[in-house]
Amino acid sequence: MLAERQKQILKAIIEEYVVHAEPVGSRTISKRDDIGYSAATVRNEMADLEDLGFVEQPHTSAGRIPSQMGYRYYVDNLMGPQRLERTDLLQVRELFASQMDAVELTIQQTGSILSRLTNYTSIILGPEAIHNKLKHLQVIPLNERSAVAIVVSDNGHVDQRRFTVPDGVSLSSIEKLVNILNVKLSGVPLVRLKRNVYQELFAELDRHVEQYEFLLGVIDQMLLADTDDRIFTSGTTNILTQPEFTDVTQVKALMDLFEQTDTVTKLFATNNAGVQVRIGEENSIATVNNCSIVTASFSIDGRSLGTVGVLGPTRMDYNKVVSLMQVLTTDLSEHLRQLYK
Amino acid sequence: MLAERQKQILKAIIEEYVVHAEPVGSRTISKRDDIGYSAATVRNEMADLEDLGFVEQPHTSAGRIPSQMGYRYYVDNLMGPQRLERTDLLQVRELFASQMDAVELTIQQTGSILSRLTNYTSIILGPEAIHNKLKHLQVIPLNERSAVAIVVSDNGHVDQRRFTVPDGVSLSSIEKLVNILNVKLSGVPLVRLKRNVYQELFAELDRHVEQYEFLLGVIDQMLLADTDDRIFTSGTTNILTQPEFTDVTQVKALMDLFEQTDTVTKLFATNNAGVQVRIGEENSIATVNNCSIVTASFSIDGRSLGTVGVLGPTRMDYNKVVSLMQVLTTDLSEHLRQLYK
DNA sequence: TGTTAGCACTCAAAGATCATGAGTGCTAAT
DNA sequence: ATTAGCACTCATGATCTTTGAGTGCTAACA
Repeated sequence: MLAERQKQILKAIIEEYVVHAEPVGSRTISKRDDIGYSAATVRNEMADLEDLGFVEQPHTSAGRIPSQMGYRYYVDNLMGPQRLERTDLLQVRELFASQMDAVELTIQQTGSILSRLTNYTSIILGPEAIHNKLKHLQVIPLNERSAVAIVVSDNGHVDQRRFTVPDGVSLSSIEKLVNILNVKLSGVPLVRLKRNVYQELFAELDRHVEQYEFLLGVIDQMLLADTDDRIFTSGTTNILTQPEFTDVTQVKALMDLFEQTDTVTKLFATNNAGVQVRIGEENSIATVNNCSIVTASFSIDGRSLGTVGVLGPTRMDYNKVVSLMQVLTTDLSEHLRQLYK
Repeated sequence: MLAERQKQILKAIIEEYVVHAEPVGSRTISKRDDIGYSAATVRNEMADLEDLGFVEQPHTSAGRIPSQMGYRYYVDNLMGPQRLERTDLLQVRELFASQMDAVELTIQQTGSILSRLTNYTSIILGPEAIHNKLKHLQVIPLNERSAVAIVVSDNGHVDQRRFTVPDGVSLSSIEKLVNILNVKLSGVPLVRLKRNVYQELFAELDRHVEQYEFLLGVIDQMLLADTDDRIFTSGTTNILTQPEFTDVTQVKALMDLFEQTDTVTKLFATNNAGVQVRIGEENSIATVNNCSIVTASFSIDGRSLGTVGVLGPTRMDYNKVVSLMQVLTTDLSEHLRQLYK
């Protein structure tokens, strides 16, 4: 347990370092309005804090910088429920006040505002198609040999895929198939589609329709490809303005990371309710060991829909990011609830 | 007009510099197999080439680097019709041999292979929706208040947009409207849609359907938003491996550039047939004044469909890029022709 | 006359040396 | 318990030196 004065000083160190990105010395701390002690006293406390592992010294004659443990303590115990700047809050409210119909658009703009207000990179994992149910299926022929299959799910998400009609399959038989599927499968979760067909409709389809497998194959591929569309990034270049990323090779590693969908999913996925902070090496992937990731999931009626995330340097304005995320996920959940209604 | 030996030496300088990215000295040139002159002779010629403006000297005791004018001369006169590496050609052929139905997918993969083979960044401006014609229009209601509008064009491109049904508009009237539009407007170029409605269908719609304007508005917005979807970038981080981009601020400027759709369009758009090379300051935008851009448009029956582009440092392997682009656009055009058939 | 060997000269880049000052740890006074 | 004072440390930036790749010029050569 830290003494009150130690807490004060640790808090001050972190807040200074977050702003200036340079080791902070005892004099700097001593001069702050919220600290009433001399530099010497602060120095003593700082030495203690270092022994305890909350701060580090890059070299003997430099100031202190927070350690990962220090940040962790700050996030868990010291961080006050700071108010958001009024202008920031206003922007968020304005965003959701403007009528946005498309789920995709809402999510994209949420990401955009998040990265703009924090100056970090934001990533949003959209709703998983897994939960969606079939609303409508449609096949539109383009010419004798090719057609477009369109799957609309109950949340308004639209998937499409062009395909070539194999020889020996007539357009009319496709039409018949689509009709049957629409009637029988409306409301069925997309992931169950194929199974349902084989379990319940096998006999009927076999009797009426020739070669229905290939169309099911097309639909199946659509749903598979869909997971890629779940990731929305914004403000990718923001990290480039952070002083800790002057090294181009590191930047490249990070940029490449963003393009690997599976890694991104692994990094940002969370099923916890509430805001979660992962600091430095608490992240499993080495590339982001000098980064912190703040995530929060948004949901409707307890059902998680996706995750909002911010990636920045370990020296992050946790206070601001966390409060912003709280507001944002609450508002986003509410907004989506209205849309899905 | 350059003397034969001068051409030889200029060519050698450029080819060395493209590989090693460092000023090349007379001895290096002299030791090449295709040069049979001593370093001293080469030095004399280099001095002449410098006077003529084809090469530059960073400082007195350094080797020479090609000037923009030098590159230009190389591209226009010196560059031989080099064969593509067999493995590269193989990859291209393989790409198009695999059955790809979706136009979007084809284009994306073309970009991906282009950036992989060149190690530069590739950008593709997809077919402009402008030319597309309406194939099918569909509105699928999700619940009492919202619905999805889907526009399928004759090339298989699908646009979608979710919208809220205003009060006082019934679903049945929307259905009626969609039916009329489908019958009357099939085959009409998308850009003409709205005009056609007002010119030809005004009377009929006015008689049968209440409040059709809002749906037309929805469709209009879809088509507007569509221009954004035309741009496919790939290998954005490739430029980070180039030694000329160690400066993070420059990298950021470039990255930000990629996100401005209008600038990208301006930079890469070309209606010329064939491969076009823009070197350094020949590009209108300052951010890319130390870059070169190679573009080529792909087309069907002379109608231009879009542009393939590569962005790299001025020190670019023009020979390789140009030959690759030639093959790629030819094959892509052919492939699309089969798809559109 | 065109080509090449030789040599003095130039200058960026990398290493070595030095001064500066921010910041510490310790001790002694308050 | 707190703080003023002081000697000590060490990264940073400035200045100087060395090194070597490369040039330009001149004179010799084919």
